[in-house]
Amino acid sequence: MGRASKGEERRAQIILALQDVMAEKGYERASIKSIAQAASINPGLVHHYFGNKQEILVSLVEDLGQRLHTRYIQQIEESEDAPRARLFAFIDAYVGLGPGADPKAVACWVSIGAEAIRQPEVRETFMRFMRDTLEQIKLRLTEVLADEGRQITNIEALASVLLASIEGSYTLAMAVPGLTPQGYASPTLKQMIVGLIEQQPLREGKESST
Amino acid sequence: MGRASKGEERRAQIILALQDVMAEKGYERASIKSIAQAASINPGLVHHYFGNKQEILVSLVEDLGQRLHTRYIQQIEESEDAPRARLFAFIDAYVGLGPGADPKAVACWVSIGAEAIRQPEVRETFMRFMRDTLEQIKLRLTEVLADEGRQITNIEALASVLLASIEGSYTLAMAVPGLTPQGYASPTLKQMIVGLIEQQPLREGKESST
DNA sequence: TATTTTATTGGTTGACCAACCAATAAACAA
DNA sequence: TTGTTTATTGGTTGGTCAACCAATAAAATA
Repeated sequence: MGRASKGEERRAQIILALQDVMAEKGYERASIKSIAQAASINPGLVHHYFGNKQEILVSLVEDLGQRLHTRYIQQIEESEDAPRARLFAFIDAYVGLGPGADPKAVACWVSIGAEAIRQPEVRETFMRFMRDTLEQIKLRLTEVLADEGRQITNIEALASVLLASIEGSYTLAMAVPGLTPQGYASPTLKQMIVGLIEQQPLREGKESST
Repeated sequence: MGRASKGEERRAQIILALQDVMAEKGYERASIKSIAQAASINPGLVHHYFGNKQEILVSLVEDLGQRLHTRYIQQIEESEDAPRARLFAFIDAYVGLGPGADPKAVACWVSIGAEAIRQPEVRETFMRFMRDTLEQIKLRLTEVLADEGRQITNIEALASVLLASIEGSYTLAMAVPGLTPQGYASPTLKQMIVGLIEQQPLREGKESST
């Protein structure tokens, strides 16, 4: 690898600028001009680094997905070496508050979910991330069920409902702030997933380890 | 008196037209012209019935909220006269498939959630509906907990997580179709809420009725 | 009473506008 | 070469407007 080109810097700068403007005005209202302004560069320069506006959005989706994944890896590394702890680490990474939570990023993520409905290129990138995330949830869940001597069935549905809860908590947090209790999400989602786990039938000849 | 008022008809026609266009293109891309086209009326006429584009959107939010509420009332009336059945009726009304489910409406609802972040007038209407819905969930939950001899605590958090799950299931259904199992939402959400209920401590001197 | 006129109100139209947009490309600089 | 600026393109946007049309009920007439 050669030395970092200025190109990558600029690209990152533009992507972050889109995040800032989009958090405030949404995607369609985020004009190239306003993005350039937020990035403190000349409007014409934007099209030197991105073919069109949508490319910036797709890059932002990748960037936000990467950030979430990084938080997840960090939480896993910091967590106890136990299946439930790792499952909880996932939840903390995705809905936990604290210094890692970024309101602008969450606001963008909600808008991206809506844009993904209509724009195939955005949907593709968004979907890839969601698919990977769903796989991680299934992994963590399977691990817990195995450890606690429960049947590994219905994993797809259980994982889906957890993923949906996370996505929904973003929407609620941004669109109806104050309606839901402060900091409810992380502990209640954990409670929810525990409730689902404990409804899973025990395997034959096994007992729950808890 | 002048000529008979055709106003309400026309208004409803325009609101439905926004729903159709918005489901396909999103809010910002739904131009007055395209809305008028979908409603088979003259573009200039739109501003005779609505002061601006946002007013149409706010009316659509009210309309969609009303439709959901109506489904809920119907489900409640058709349900057994038991607390759990009524809670399940709520879930069926909000995420159940079948003839009542309207993909266009769901697509719009996801976009509205995103628009509500930025547009105060939209947020106000959206929030009023969400607040009412949350109250209904709390009502149904309290009823179940009382009936099953469990402590009535933590209701806000439990209700919030159910509401978030519903909202999130809309986003997943529209933005990443096929990623989650067909028809998982309704049964798994019921399973989820049962799991949460059964984690609530029993009241002193009482036993669960199930 | 029966019929016609008139005034009023609401419904509809298409042209119009200033503002804004994404994107292009050529000129310029390091 | 690579990065940056400037100027411009062709198009769309939400919203306004003056004018015209349709329906109604009350007033005037027969």
